[in-house]
Amino acid sequence: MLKLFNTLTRRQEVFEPIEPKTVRMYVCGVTVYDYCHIGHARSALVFDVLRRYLEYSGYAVTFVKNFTDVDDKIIKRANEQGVSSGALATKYIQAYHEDMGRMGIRGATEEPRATEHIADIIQLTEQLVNRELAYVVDGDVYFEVSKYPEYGRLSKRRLEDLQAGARVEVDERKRHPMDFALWKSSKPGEPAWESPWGPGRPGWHIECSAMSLRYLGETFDIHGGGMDLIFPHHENEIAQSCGATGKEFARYWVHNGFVQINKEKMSKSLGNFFTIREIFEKSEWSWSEEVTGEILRYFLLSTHYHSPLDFSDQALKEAKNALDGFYDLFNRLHETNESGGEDGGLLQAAAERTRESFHRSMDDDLNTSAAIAALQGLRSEVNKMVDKDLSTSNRKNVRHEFRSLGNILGLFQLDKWQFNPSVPCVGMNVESGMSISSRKTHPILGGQSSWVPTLSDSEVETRIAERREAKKRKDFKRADVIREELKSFGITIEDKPDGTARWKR
RNA sequence: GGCGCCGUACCCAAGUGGUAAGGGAGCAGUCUGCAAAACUGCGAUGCAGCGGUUCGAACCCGCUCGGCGCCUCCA
Repeated sequence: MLKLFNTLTRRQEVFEPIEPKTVRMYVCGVTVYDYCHIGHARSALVFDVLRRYLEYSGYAVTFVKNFTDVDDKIIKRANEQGVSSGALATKYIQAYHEDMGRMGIRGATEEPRATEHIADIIQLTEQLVNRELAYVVDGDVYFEVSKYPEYGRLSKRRLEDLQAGARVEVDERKRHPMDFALWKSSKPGEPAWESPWGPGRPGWHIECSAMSLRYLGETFDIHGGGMDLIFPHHENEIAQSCGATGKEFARYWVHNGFVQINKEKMSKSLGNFFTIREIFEKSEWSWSEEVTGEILRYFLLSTHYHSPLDFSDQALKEAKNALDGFYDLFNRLHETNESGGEDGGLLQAAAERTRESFHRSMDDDLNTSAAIAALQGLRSEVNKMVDKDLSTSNRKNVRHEFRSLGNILGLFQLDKWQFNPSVPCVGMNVESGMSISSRKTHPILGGQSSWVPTLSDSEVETRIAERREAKKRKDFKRADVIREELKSFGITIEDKPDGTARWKR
């Protein structure tokens, strides 16, 4: 039984969908005028995991995530670059898909752009004007906040309080300072659409009301987004949607906490942000290691989604190390064991305990840290079993267990150790005959090239075979030289009792 | 001025009334030619501080200190 913290009631509530076995959810995506930063990644990831868990739990999920592709920032930047705002938006939507795809974040069922729904927006705005909840001034249309008695329900703010410390410049044409634009008349050179109030473009909040109505209906189950959207964005959405339909809007409001840098919110305005692609290129702790989507996921899920989360190299490194432990085990599980132990019962019991604990944690408002702890517990137990004696089929079974629970978090899906993501797509360096990967200085070969040589799988295998021969001859000196050489390419060897060795990048 | 969040070991982090999960790092040991991995052991009489409620509090209440967010675009 899933419980979610509902911002509307400020309480954890048992999740019950409107229609049995069906979930309709809407999540506010991004305004596409720049590359996404790690904060955007967290939000996208949280709802990706919520969606995965709902599906895993047997719900059919309709998941809508919008792109805001017309707004002041987009127009400004498009003008600076001399391109149309539509083209600029398209470029960053593509980048969004690349970045999120690399993090294993699945696409939504629908990913509408605001400009594809101008007709819906105009229709909804007209409805609000007709109901006298909105008024027209000089081609602008404003929502009249004081006509909607429940305004402030989500953010727990009262109109009087809002006025007191408001930093808003008061537009004299507005009837109340908190009235917000549904439709903005366009200035020359700005993108514009014909409307009953003259050429213009939609305000920010109305697109979400219009598009959720279009794809999910008047009332739907879950509405999500970052904490900072609670006010005014989501408050305004509620006012518009409930005002227009007279029906309940979204039933569960889920908001994720911020990613911070040194305890401060990461944001464009503070300039203290890292884009996702920047992080993927980061590799400060070691020349050979890059950040992968899985490391980023592990890091972001190691804290409950509602809490703030501090981003740092060290935190990323810790996530990497923790993940290493899992993949070390998976490597052991891939190996066969002819003796075949009799420990299936023990294993099943451990897996069962883990599953229960995992489900309990996820049901508790998506407590991913506790869920990961359950998986860590199984890792430790299985390692002990492998040490003792675990049959080949049991190894397969438990690897499957990790894969299936891990899939809810988007972890553990790789077949083999692959922490250096550029390895599978290496080119060849003609001079050295070695394949090349990441752009950093090799500790031995030096920095004459911006590309670091690495070894292909077969090159590694050859050296390992040679080392095995050396070990047979008790030529440990030679064996150590080979190991050192491989290490300089970022390859670590683990000798096994039978004389063979497993290796990893 | 209004609304709200956070403070748990060296680091990250769960736990919201019954006596401190988990991970990372560290140290010691077992195994090993040596490493690596794995395993075993060690690690907060303590949950920012002070008071209160209670048989019992990290968890509830009050105050204080420290950090932060929203009220303007923001995931």
